[in-house]
Amino acid sequence: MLPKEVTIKYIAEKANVSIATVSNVINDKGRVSEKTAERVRSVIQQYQYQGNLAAKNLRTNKSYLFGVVVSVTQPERKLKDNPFYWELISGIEAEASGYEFSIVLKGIDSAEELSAFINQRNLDGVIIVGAEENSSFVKVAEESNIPAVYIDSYLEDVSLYQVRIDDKQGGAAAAKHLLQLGHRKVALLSGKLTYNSVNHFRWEGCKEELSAFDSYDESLLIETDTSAEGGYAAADDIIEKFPEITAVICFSDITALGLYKRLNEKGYEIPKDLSITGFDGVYFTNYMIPELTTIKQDVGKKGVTAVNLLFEQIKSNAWPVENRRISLPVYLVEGESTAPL
Amino acid sequence: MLPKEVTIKYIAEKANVSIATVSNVINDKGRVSEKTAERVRSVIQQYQYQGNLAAKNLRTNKSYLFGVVVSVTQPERKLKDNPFYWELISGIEAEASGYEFSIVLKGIDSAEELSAFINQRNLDGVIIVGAEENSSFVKVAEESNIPAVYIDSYLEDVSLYQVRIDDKQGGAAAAKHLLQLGHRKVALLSGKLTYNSVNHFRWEGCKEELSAFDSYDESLLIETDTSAEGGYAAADDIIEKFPEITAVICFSDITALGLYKRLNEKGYEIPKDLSITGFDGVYFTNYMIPELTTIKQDVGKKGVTAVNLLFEQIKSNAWPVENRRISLPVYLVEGESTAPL
DNA sequence: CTGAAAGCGCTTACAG
DNA sequence: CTGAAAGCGCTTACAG
Repeated sequence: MLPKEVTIKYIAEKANVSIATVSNVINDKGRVSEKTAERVRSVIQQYQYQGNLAAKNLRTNKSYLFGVVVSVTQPERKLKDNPFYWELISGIEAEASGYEFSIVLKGIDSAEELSAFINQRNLDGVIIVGAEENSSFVKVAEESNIPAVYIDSYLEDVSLYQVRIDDKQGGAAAAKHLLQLGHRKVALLSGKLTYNSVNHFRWEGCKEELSAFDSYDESLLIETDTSAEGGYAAADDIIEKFPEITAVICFSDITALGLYKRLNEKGYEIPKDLSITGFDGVYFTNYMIPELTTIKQDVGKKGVTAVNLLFEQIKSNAWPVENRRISLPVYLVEGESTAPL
Repeated sequence: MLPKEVTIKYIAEKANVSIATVSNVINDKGRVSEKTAERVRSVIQQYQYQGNLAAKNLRTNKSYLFGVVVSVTQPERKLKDNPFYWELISGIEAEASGYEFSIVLKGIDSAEELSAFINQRNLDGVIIVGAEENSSFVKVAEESNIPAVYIDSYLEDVSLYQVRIDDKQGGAAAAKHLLQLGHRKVALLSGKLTYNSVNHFRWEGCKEELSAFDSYDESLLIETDTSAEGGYAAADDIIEKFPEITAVICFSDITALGLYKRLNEKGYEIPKDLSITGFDGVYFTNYMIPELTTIKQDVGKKGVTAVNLLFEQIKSNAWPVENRRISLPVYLVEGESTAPL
């Protein structure tokens, strides 16, 4: 004869104590005699009491909820197909779960939506992926005054917590690798090249290295959608307009996937006719044929790190400014998609 | 001079009405004169009032939260790499968002965890992927007495809401296709073949069709992990132990991906040496080389449908039992990975 | 060591 | 049409 809901009041009655005492036992607070505590615990056990987080939230203003905000495709309003997101969320979810926090996944298109999301849900923190400088998302997150971590966002404000990788070095590593193999005509296949985006820094890294060999050519910089479709569509540009190209640096594995496909249709062989590098090192790169040479980052760790930075903010906002930007390492993983010229 | 939190009380003061009236305006309930309502609305607008869902939840017992439960790999406790999940969640998120519901994504390994998750969060509904008959997950969901929808679960209890595809027909379609092409020695590459799993039905479909041509051979049924690694690992079995095989039906695109890789390493050509089919039709199948012939399902729609079934339960539990199981269509998409023998 | 009481921000009968 | 009051399930001073 369990009641419909086992509440703290119910437990208190069964254990012959006040609800205050039950609360103290649950939260290990105040002084409670071991004898009483023991009794309360056994009643909790017996009735399988599970606290009501909404009530707790209302009282303490903590929701034990982190929001994860990703942008969505327009106009379909779908999450993007890039496995990068899934690996990221996998890391976030695993780390947050370990601390009894849950993850609310939200595709957002407008600042108002973000504001409502953060405030109505009383989120304890929010992780925002790929925010741009001066974006309304950043403003909203700052105004709402909750712990926030930006992933893959190059925001100048030093007070913001950010997790990223060394994109510039990654770009440089890819370029260096191809230069060493003798390539001098290298196309760069970038996603949208907005100011201070990850693409921007990957591009800078490439540019610096290529320039050192006098091999940087602005006309070989191609912007396309960061998707398999985008890589596929860009292939024709590359092979038709610039037949002199011998290598392509893709700023994302997913564009390399599309590029592979189109090149294959056109009868090109990789790496014989064209060397190709990717970026991210998502799981499928190991299964591409030929295996993709790529700039590997630990996407899951990015998520884990973001969660930890959220916890730092919850604990205190005194975390020194110098420690608020974390840059994770990247390294070249040599596959079979690059060859000496 | 906004207060730290704009509450209903604050709005009531500014609008010179009671909080009850504010509440009525917000929820379009009770009788409020248009004049008053207008005033209240403008104050809400002015102070950008955003309700507190925790308070609302406590009072109404509705959280506007749906849980999505996926199983995790052991022992790493990671979400699985299969893009199937991402596409599914994409559909769920988009549909739920349209109704102001948010999605809590949770990797779960134990029934206790699931129970705590559902009850503490006051979830309004839960979507469970791939539950097995008699699994403790199903018991927990039933006991907790909240709307639940099972995806890709063949549960016998007719009162349960389930969304799936016609797995048997899908398996049959793959087999039929290969038989038509003249194949008679066909291996089946399945994930774990537990009773009443999707794999089980895909297998049944294959078996029936193959048997009709006297071509079913139990020894050609191979179980492996549903992952690219699983497909990769199974390849050696297939080509070494059973050189007579001319085609492989993979019960998942992701295993086909791994299989492709290993076959390529071994010098096999697809479809010349071996015809291959996949299952699911996830985005990357269009980019496999050769393009994978696969049994396509609309994964996003599966998610959308599950959310709608959740809403049906919220509205009433009187939904006729016959309508509680929804089976979505599948169809063969012919790629380039299958050829006449 | 223990409990009575206030209060978090809402909604919902109910009275007027 | 409008508002005072109770109450959802907790936590937290505070008093004893």
